[in-house]
Amino acid sequence: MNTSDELTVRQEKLKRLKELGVEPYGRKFIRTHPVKQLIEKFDTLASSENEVSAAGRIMLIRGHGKASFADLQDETGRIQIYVRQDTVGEKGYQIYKLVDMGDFLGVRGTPFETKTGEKSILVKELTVLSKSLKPLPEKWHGLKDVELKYRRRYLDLIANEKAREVFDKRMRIISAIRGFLNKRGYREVETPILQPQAGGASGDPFKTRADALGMDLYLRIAPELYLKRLLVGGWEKIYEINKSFRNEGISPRHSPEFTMLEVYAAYADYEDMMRLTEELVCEAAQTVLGTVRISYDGKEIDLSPPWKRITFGDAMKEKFDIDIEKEGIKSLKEKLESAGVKLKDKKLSRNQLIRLLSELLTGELPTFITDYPIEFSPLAKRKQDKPEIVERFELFMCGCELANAYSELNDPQEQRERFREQVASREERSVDEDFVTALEYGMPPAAGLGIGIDRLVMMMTDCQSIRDVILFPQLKGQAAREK
RNA sequence: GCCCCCAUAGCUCAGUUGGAAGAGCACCUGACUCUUAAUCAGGGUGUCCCAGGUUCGAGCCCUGGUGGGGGUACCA
Repeated sequence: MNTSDELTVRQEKLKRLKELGVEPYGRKFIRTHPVKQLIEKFDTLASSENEVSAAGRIMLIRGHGKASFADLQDETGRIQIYVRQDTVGEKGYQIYKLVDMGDFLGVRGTPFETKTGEKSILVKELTVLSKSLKPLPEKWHGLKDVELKYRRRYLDLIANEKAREVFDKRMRIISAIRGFLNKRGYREVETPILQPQAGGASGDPFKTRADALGMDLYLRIAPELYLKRLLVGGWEKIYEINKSFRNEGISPRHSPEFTMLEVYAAYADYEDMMRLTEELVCEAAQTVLGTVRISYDGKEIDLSPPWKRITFGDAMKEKFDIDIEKEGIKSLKEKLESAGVKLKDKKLSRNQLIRLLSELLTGELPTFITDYPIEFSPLAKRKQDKPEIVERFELFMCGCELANAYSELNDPQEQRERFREQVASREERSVDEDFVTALEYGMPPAAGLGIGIDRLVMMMTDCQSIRDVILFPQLKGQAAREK
């Protein structure tokens, strides 16, 4: 071997392993313990002098001539292995010397403690399980390049413990949410991702084509209208943890493909959903983080309920000194414009309001903003005493919209009218008649809640970008950096 | 869509006024049977993102592009 080109060197080592009669890509390997357990039960295992076996990826090698230390990492942790020529034999050591960082190795041996007290395995036999042909990221700076982290998440997971923790927490948060809802008698359902008509939210859908049906389909932007059909069908407490898709701008808070929780409860209203949200988020935090006091972006946030509630009207009064109930949304627009807010096409988008409101609420999180003007909420029920206001809330935390809920509109005639008003302003949309038909059979009064799971995970893992909590975020031109 | 920033070795990064491409880790050679980012001696392995341009000379300046990040717009 006279080259220092790492790829060539590793190919050469692969060849030499084969020449030694070693299959470099092994098979089933029986482990007595995952690494974490070996460490936990170490004293018992070491005193019984029983042999143990473990498997994992070699992360560090410290050679000493005819002996060597290495760190073996599996899903649960790392343990040091000690390989000596006089223990594994000359051929065994020859094989070991062809092992690189990144290779998967199975080892059998006895647990022992080194002079310095490190729990280790004295290897008696080693098995090459997979030869790695490419060098891993740098051993203590890890992988920093964000593009590589996203494109090759596996490298991020191998090299960065923080990444492993974030995704571990993500999965446990989702599992805690399921547990919370199942315990309360909610049933988990699945509704179509491919929909003939994308409804239940605003936002542009992705379009696709079903050849067998000879029709265009859309990837759902929300599961809402199908979940409500199930309320019509008689189920009273349902939820779906769903991927939804929006063909819109990508940002640290927006992914074209994102995970959402939608929950529906018959005979309930949006106030019930506020309590449910508080309980659900706190239980997830308590289960996964062991506390309801979280830290995000340098700020300490206490999630203990009850959370602050402020009506949209009061928030507007506070911020812009306008009584929206008396003066209406038109004069709100005028006031905002004169306050320097730019309105595109003279329209006030819900999004602009969200931003204005989240600015207003900085430092007072988490907060429910409640009772929105009907203009922004075509699927929500009016307040009994205020027909221009709907029973709706949105949850904000750290300037981020985390949840959205309302008492569901279940009057089919009003729903058809409100759809028509909406459709009038967006020519590409049409009224979902099939959904209105369902309402005509009768949907019980109900409340619905949507929670952005990715964003919730961001809050609980102190991540500033949604891409950091999605294993494989969408990126452009995937072939561009391939070699 | 628009605006700003970034791209140098496998990885993390430095690179002065436009004048011979660098460091640490990784890797290779040698030594070493209790190391912890092992150590010691030696070795630089490169499409400076791509394509043009300016210049005697470009990693550096200019134009266009690609990819990434941030902001903004859109997101009932």
